[in-house]
Order: sequence, then C-alpha cells, then structure tokens
Amino acid sequence: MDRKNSEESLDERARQLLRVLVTRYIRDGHPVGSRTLSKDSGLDLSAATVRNVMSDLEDLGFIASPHTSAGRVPTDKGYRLFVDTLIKLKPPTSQEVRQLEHEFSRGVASTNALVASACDLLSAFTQLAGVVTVPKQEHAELTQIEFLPLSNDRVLAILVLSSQEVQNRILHLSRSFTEDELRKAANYLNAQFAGRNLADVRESILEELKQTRKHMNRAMIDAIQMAQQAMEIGDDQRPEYVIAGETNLMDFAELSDVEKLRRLFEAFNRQRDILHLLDQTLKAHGVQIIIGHESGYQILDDCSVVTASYGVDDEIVGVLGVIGPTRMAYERVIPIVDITAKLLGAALNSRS
Amino acid sequence: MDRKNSEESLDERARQLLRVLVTRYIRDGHPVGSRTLSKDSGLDLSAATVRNVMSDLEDLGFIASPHTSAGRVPTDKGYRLFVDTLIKLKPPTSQEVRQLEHEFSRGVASTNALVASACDLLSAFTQLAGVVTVPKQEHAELTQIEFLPLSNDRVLAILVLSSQEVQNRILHLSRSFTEDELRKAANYLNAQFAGRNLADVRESILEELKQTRKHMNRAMIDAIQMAQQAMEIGDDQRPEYVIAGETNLMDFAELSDVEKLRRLFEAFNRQRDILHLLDQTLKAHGVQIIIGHESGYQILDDCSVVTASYGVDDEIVGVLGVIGPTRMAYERVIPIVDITAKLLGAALNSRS
DNA sequence: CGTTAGCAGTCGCAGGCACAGAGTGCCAAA
DNA sequence: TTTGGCACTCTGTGCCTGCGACTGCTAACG
Repeated sequence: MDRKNSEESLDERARQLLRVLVTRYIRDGHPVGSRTLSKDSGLDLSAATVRNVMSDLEDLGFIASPHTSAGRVPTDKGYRLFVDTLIKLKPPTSQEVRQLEHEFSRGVASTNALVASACDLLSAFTQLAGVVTVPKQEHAELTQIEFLPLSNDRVLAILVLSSQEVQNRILHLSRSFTEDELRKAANYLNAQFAGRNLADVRESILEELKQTRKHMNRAMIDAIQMAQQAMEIGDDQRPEYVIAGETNLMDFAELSDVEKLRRLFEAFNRQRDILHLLDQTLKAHGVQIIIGHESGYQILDDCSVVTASYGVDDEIVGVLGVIGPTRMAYERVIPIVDITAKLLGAALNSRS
Repeated sequence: MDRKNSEESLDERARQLLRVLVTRYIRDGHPVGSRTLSKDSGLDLSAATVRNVMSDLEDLGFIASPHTSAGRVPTDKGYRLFVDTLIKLKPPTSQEVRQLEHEFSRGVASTNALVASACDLLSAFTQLAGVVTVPKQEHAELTQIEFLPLSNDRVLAILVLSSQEVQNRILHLSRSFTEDELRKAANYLNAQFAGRNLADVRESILEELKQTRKHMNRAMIDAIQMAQQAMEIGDDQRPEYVIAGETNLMDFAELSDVEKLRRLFEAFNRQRDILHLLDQTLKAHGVQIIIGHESGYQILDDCSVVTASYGVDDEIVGVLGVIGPTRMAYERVIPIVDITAKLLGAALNSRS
C-alpha cells in the first residue's frame, strides 16, 4: 500500500500502460478500456490486471473516465507525465526536413515574409494552428537614420535596421528645419549611433537628453530630440504575432462546439491573451509545452500549446509554435516545432 | 390565368404577403405558414386564400418549402425582389449616427487605421463580418520621392504620398551611386512628377523609358530607371482587404455546420475570391447587394454580401461592406453600410 | 501476494414506435 | 374569388428496448 499508490513514482508496468493508453487515445480519440489495453500493451497481462492498474492510475489523477461504462482518457496531468517522461519522439522524415529547409532557403526575404512562411509551414505540417511572434527589434542594429523634410514642421524620419527592415514615422516638430539642418542632424546621429542596437540607442538618447544642456550645441540638441521622437516608432499598431491555419482547428471533435470555437477565434483576434502566454515561454530554451488548464486561460482548457523560441546570434527574439487540441500528436508536433524554430533563427541570421 | 401567374408582375396583395413572409422569416428564422401569414399580413385574408397566393409565389420561384409540412422560406429570387422593391429601410437612429460619426472624427489617423476602424464598426453595428478593401493608391498624388544610399548597389527608395502614406522599397541597382547622384536623381524626379497621381506617374515613366535614348543625359536615364523600379512597390504582399468580426458568423444556425464554416473562413484567409467579388461592385455607386448564389461562389451560397464603394473627391478608391447569412436584417444593414462608406470617404478626404 | 476468470451492474447509444403539431392541397359551398 | 373543412404528409420528440462496452468486485489459482 505504501509502495506505489501513495508514491508519485509509478512502476515500469504502470508507466507502460499509461504510455499505450495515451498513445492510443491520441490516435483514435475513443476512450480506451482495459481489454484493448491488455491486448495492445505488449505486456501479456489479463484485462482484469490492467483494470487494477488503471484504477490506481485514476486514483493518482493521470486518467479519468467520462462516464461509468466508457474507457479511460488521459487527464491533463496524464498528458503532462506522458510528454515529460513517456513520449517517444518521431523525428520528421528526411524528406520532410528537406522540404522545410527548402522553404527557408529561397533567397533573402523580408523578416515579415520569413515569419509568415514559418507560420504557414507550422500549420501545414502539423494540421494545427501555427503562431509566430514577430521579432522584437530591440536587438536589431541601427544601420542608418535619415530625415526628410515634408512640410512646415513635419519631418519624415527613416530608420534602417540591420535586419533588412525599414521603419518610418512622421515627426511633428516645434519649428521648421532646412534640408541642411536635417542632414547635419542625421550625420551627427549616424556617427553616434550607427551599428548599435535599438535598446542601446534608446538608452543613450535618454541619457543624453538629461545632460544635454551642458556641453552640447543647439544643433545637437535638436538632433537628439528628433531621434527621441523617432525611436518611439509605432510597434504599437502592427500585429505582435501572426497566426495561420486556425481553420484546421475546426476539424477536431473536441472543439466542434461552435461556442467554444468562437471564443477561441476571438482570443486569436484579440491577440492579448495569446501573446501573454507566448511571452511566458520566451525566456526558456528548447521546446515548451502547455497542456490544457496549465495555460490559466479557460478558453484554452481543451487545447495545448507547443512552443519554441527562436533567435539570432544566441539572442532570443521571438517564439513560435502551434495551438491545437490537447489530444494532438505530440510525438510528431514537438520535433516539427523544434526544427522550424531553428530554421527560422538560421534564416534570420543569414541575412544580418 | 394569363393575368398574373404567367406574368412576372405580382399584384399588390401578393407583394404584401411576400414582404411580410420575408420580414418574418428574417426575424425569427422559422419557415412561415399560411396561418401565421393570414394573421400577420394586415390584409384580413383567410389562411386558405393565403395558401393560394403562396402557391402562386412558389410557382414563380419566390418562395419554397423545405419539406411538405413546413411553412415557406424565401428563395434567393424572393430575397432579390424583397431588397429591390419591397423593403422598407430602417435608417439608423440619430444616436447611432452620432456614434458612428464620433468614431470617425478623432483627429487625423493613418489610412490603415481608418480602414480598420471602419471595418470594426461595420461588424459591431451589424453583428456580421465587416470587410473593407484598402484604398488603391493609384489615385493618390506623389508628393515626394527620395533615395537613400544603403550599401554598394542597394538604395532605399522612399515615396511620400498625398494620403499621409509613406512607402519604401530597397532597390538593387546595376552600379553604386554617390549620395550626390542620388540627390540629383530625386530632384529631377520631384520636379517632373511631384503632385501627379501614381497611375499618371507610372505611365509617364514607361513613356520616357521608351524615348529615353534620344534627348536625355545619363543622369536622367538613371533617375528614370530608379523610379521605374521604385514604382513597382509591393502592393503584392500587403493584404488587399481587412476583415473583422468573422466570428459573428458562427452564431448563425444556417452556418452552424462546421464544414461550411471552415470553407468560408478559408475563403476569407485566401482573400482572392472575396476580393474578386468586391472588385465587381467597385464601379457601381450606391449600395450593392449580392444574394446567395448570385455571387457565383459556392461557399457563399447561404450568404449575402452588402457593399458600398467609398472614395475621395468623387474618385472611388475602395469598397466596404458586410458578409452574413442570406437571412440577415437587410433593412438595418443597408443603411449602415451606406453611411459607413460615406463617413469613411469623408474621413479620408478631410486629410488630403 | 499478485494475478486471473467470471459475473453482476452501470451507462450510453441506436433503432423502433407512436404521437402531437404544423402546414399543405384540394374540394365544395358561399 | 374567397372561404371553411378535411384528409394527408412530414418532422420532431419522447419513450422504450436491446445491445455493446466498460468497470468493480469477489473468489480461486499458482
């Protein structure tokens, strides 16, 4: 009695049975019963014995029965144990790997294009919804900054980043500047900041703004003030992640309830919750898995999220992954997410 | 016999009954029978008489019965007659109008922001899916063009448009240019083209490219060639329309079939079909209605699309509207689409 | 003591049936 | 031409039943 029931550690036999149960349930979606398990486990046990073990597993909260006369299904806790210690990953076939690599290998593309295609690939290969956060530019280097006079007090600021990215923003200034003044300001800023990353630049600018009055001339002050305005560039309005293949989720029985589906899709559009969730996995290296209620969001109760962070030069800049029903083919999905993250990182890297 | 059955023209009584039938069916979604109609028509006819008229209407294809012992529902043809000649529009309350105007009145916003907010409003006010095509820039004026040297043969081209819009693109040139050369090219192009609309500019450039060799110097040719590359700016990758409130469609019984829903959402993502449909309504002034199969797209068989074009300065630049089930509240939706189009046009106008 | 066979009991699900409700079509009378 | 009446059709619902798939328990077995 004190040997295994009260211990969290299961003996090998129980683990094997749980493994088979989860695998089978993932494969065909029906609750699985003791007879099936007895035949399929490879353990040569009678159904009755299996029943005893299943009863233990149920007591420990790894499996549950939807109703008296159905088989058992894994609980979130069961899935957790499964993905942590029982799963046997199925690496993608070399055929698939080639295909993935091919998609990433066609020439230098814009960041957005790369992100979008990673997202499409995730959804296509897993038949789930793919999500990719668009890279934070904080770590991109500022290659060049320029100002263009528009009219009166309006000036167009242009930031060229190392990541093939160009951002522009219209500044409203306190007075009008000549073309020459603007060019000087740009030159000054380029000399100061070109080649440093955005977070750095932002910080330096704030710094300089403080001690500004002392040792700087009028032109420098103007330049710094322009730069300060330009740096606030609207990361706000552009989407923070892209999502693809949401429609794949409509096929799953556990989500066929239209009301549930609706709330899920609304969450996708709202962005906020999903983003918050993705951000939580940002720090960690390797593949992260969030199962059912672990997310803390009720909408995702029947869903799992598999993510991996990606980056350039050891610097994590974003996270990608898939969202699908808790009953998903983890052993296939995990390697795909993993490799996609690596390929996206490499693709981004190869251009800077 | 030859008086009305064979004629397409219905007498006033039949028209009234059809009007009431459609209205009621739209309101509560049940097939409506002769008894109900007899009581609700305001015509003081017996159910039996109504039955005769309904039989005629069915023969003419305006209504149909789902099965023997259900009431009748409007066919697409019935809806068509309804919206064309029977409908009594319900203009939005002044409260609603104020609210709409308010949303559009807060300061100068970017084109994209205006389009997005129009889309949100459409979906919020109608409880359907709102769509807005992003304005074609063909008719926007080119305010300014500039070139920025990046590295070697790469040059950043910047187009400032009258519509508060800035586009940029990286050009790959055959040789490297000095800053001074680039400035001269920009000056030349600005002198030539600033203030003219994009379509115009594009045409002129092609023109000049043809007769180039004769009377132009080297610098001019370079400038024109750069401009030509810059003008191909990627309208391709940005979305051609925005859509909001798709999730509203999930509530409708006629679309509750998940498979149908899925195909509809996929069409939204694919953009192509929907865009093609919207483009067809672009030329026409006023509100356009496409009912069920009229669209020609099977996915939209149970849907209607209500659109109106919007523009600046009498020039149509886009179209907006809603997509919803054929059984939608046309009398409310039509005025809302109409007024939203006008407000969006006005908002775009007020900034140029 | 763990394992096994057997058995009773529970529950969901599909099929069959009858019934009520709604609506039509037709006919004969006003 | 309109109307009331009547027979008929069809669907949706509730109810019952039998079947199948499990489980849990108990007693026997090695």
